[in-house]
Amino acid sequence: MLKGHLDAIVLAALEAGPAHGYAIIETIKKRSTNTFDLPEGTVYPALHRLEQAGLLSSTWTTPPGGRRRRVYSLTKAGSAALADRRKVWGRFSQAVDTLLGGRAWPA
Amino acid sequence: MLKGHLDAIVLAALEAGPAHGYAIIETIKKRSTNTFDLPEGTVYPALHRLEQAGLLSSTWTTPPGGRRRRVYSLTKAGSAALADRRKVWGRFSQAVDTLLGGRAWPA
DNA sequence: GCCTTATACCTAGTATAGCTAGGTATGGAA
DNA sequence: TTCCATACCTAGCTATACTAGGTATAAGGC
Repeated sequence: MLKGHLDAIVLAALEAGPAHGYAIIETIKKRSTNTFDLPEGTVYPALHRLEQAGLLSSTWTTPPGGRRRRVYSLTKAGSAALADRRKVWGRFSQAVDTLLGGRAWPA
Repeated sequence: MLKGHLDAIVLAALEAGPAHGYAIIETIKKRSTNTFDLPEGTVYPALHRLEQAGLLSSTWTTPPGGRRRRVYSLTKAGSAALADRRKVWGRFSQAVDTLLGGRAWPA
């Protein structure tokens, strides 16, 4: 389980530039050194959801001698959402770090 | 949403010693400086689930002139599970940090 | 004495996120 | 020509956390 931070990860994957679904999955896998090997059934619906929400836009492209791809890009709202998600992640992870702490909490 | 890390947090809250549900909620709230103000409907079922799973054990106590409380303690399996969860969290948060990175990824 | 607040527990039902497991189809390699 | 990698899709399941309700006692204000 990606625990609610999937959207942030997908949005971040598109920050460097437009990409299609399959490539996004590969990138996330590579960049996380296999920690996030996301099934397609996780990512594709997420992309649809994010597009529905206006955070992404997509266009079908067919590279010469290749299969058709749906290429997604961040919208303005998407960039803003990403910035927000980053803040949320920061606060969240900081809090969990504190709670899990290195050792037992002082009384 | 606590996104799947609730168990780790609750287990960690009991690492310093036994406590009852209400106190656990307060402790988590305080230690996270209000980031995690967990509703009872989240924590109590989690405690039951963890006890069911053998990670916690509980006993009813009635302090003199007080309400009855159900006090939970970590079992051995619970300590082991906590250690495991910490590792999972470490890998998870590290990967998300990398993916969200400070700036756009290099090509 | 009465009311509110804090303490302390509980659970039925709901929302939804992410995954499983299936399907379709093409291009290139063996 | 068979298989794998690429590339997309979705129906349905499950588990998680939350909402929203309920019960009950102790302490403090008025």
